[in-house]
Amino acid sequence: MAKSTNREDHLKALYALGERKGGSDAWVATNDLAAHLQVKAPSVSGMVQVLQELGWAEHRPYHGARLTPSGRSLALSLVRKHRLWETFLVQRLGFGWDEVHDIAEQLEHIDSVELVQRLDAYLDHPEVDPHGEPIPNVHGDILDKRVLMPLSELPAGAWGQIGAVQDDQGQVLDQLQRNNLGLGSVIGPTERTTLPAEGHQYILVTPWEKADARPQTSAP
Amino acid sequence: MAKSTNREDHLKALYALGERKGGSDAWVATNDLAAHLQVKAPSVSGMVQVLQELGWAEHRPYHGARLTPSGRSLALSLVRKHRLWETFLVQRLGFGWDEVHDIAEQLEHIDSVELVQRLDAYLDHPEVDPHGEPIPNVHGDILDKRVLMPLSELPAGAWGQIGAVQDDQGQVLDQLQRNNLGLGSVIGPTERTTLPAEGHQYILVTPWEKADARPQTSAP
DNA sequence: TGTCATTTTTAGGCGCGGCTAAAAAATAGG
DNA sequence: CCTATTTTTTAGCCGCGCCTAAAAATGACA
Repeated sequence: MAKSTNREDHLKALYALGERKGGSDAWVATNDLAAHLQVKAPSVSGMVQVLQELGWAEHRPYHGARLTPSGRSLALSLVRKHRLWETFLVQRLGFGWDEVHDIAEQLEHIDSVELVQRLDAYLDHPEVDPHGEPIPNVHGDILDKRVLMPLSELPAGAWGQIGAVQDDQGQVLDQLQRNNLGLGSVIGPTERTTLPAEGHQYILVTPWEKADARPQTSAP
Repeated sequence: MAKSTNREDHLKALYALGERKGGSDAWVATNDLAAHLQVKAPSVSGMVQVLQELGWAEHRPYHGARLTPSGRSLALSLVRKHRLWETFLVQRLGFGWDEVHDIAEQLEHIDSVELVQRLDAYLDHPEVDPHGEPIPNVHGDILDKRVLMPLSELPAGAWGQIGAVQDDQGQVLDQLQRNNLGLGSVIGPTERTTLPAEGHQYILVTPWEKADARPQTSAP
């Protein structure tokens, strides 16, 4: 009993939702996993027990699940692969940043340590992917230390610079692109009202002092 | 009911063995498929019936199976993807030609028409892969018209130039590399005795007139 | 604190793709 | 031509990963 695409998908979801809830000790609800993975709750119940048997997750019945250190390490290697492939698809093959998620979702399951190493080198060891998300290194460490906040939490009237966009479906990415906005773009109250409010929580920004003379990075 | 990794593997095996037996109207034995796919015969029996229901193969019980035109087309698109990925792995990522088969075996199942198109363009529309095997174009046509013969059928004492090497396991490729031989290398009686005889049928050559002044292409 | 709604797990079923063992068809040899 | 061997298919089983329906635990609120 070892790795499988489905188990890997569950590990990744557990990692993603755990991070969203604030860290490695957060418990993730079965229902949330089910919603994220687009399956029914009983399927997750079964899979979480398997992950527990494999030593990759801890399961407290009726309470939730969270990754063990070895599970976390596996999840991070999946995130690493996903983001490296996204970088390849955009930087080398010329895909748009809103087109690569689903393909990378398939590519991340390719099993070859050597391949990942060579891909990383081929891309010059990128630190962030095309969506601004940090790429864990080979040890699973995230060196990117930027502190970003969701646009939805930026005070009204304030400005922010887009540092990353967390959007698996691509709608927010598409919306930004249509408005000529990308990583590094500076958003003010005007742009903010242009973008659908539902997307604001997925746009991560650094607060921006409007007075600054720093030039606005152009859209991709 | 549609594509799946296993069905694709069976299609590809059916194509490969059919070609080896001399063309699109050749019947392939269940046992041969089973041996090639490393599964037992009953598994193949079941899968071949599924392929028949999908309209991808024709099955005459106790006689064999062969691809339908639509099955052939699918198989060729898999071969295309496999060889494009191998080309990418060798030409861009610097893998050795004996290291790429297993990785390409995984990559060929990635489902994205756009990805294949872009990869093909990125590699400058290569006509052969790193093993000298022709890459079918997007319509499934093989434009490469070289006529090659197995080294094992080359008359004793004759010389031949290596045009392709059909070796999924990599042993023959490895053996060639150790002898500083590659695509384009010219082989004479001396080199032939150096290489293990079992591999001779997988090394495809064009007969070479020793008297010719044409220069020997160097090993990769 | 007891009841009720919500969440989660358990029970049981299904399709896929593999397996073994047994039956059936094809082939080879006397 | 008939029997023995080989090949292939059928029958029946198992694990994975999904599902629905029912049971169990939790938690909220009167």
